[in-house]
Amino acid sequence: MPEGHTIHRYAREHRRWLRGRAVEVSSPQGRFAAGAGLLDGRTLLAVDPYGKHLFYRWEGGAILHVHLGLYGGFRIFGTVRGEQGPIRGEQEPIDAQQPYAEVPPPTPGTRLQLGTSEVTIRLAGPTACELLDPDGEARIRARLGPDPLRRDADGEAVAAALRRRTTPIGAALLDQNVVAGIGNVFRAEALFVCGIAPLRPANLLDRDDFDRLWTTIRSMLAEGLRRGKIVTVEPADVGRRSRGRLRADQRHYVYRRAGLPCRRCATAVRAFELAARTAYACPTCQPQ
DNA sequence: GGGTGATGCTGAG
DNA sequence: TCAGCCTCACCCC
Repeated sequence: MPEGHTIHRYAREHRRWLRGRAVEVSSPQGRFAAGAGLLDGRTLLAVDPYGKHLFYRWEGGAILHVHLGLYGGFRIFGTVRGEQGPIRGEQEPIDAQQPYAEVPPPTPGTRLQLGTSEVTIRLAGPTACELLDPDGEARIRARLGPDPLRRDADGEAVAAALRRRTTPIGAALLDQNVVAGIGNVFRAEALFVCGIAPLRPANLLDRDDFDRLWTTIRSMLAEGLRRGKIVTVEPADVGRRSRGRLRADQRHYVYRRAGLPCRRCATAVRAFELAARTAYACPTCQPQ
């Protein structure tokens, strides 16, 4: 379930468990067998997330590039505090796991497996899992806008890119050239919180609109990274006091809530196609 | 247990 | 613009 916050979270975990270690690398599925063979036994030096991309830097200069696409995901299993346990990458803190009898065999779709004496990390369903040279990485990074989760993210570059575009802001936000790491959920939720209609042309956002939007995007992604999931609804806007975890449809203002009442004004949330994905908006709270 | 949709992107036409 | 990629969680029966 990868938007940028998920990628940064994976990077943080993989860094924690693999950096500085000699890693057993394999491809149970076989589709990355050659690359895995080349990396097997090497020491991992760094894991760099950028937007929705992950770059793993290995001893000897090899770069492993992973892009999860729509379906891809990592799972992590391992021995923590002396117990075998599944380590769910996304939801829980990595060291708060249930005891587990043994690491299960890889699923048939496991493209990549990274192992140490402590953990087994598995990747399935990625769009990209490939070795790159520095030029290859540079080509990818050249087509990515600023990543709001990086401390050095250049908001002015994003503002300038939006001023040059007459396409709807809801399309521009999904364009990884403009800003890297936003997906369909954050598009819907950030525009709602800022009261901006997805169809408004990007170049018609005024300075206030942009500043609010950029601040919202940065804080939403940071909160997603911190919590390990996307929860955008403020407690005051949740209908009833809910104890424990929120269901998926309780975590968002408009995303996947077509036809349901807006949490702020009760107008029915509208859904429509924008940039080949379903966009969601409240026609009252997000006037054109 | 089967069907379906999903937080993404590419390349052909 | 749209099919294709590729896996899995979730819904419904």
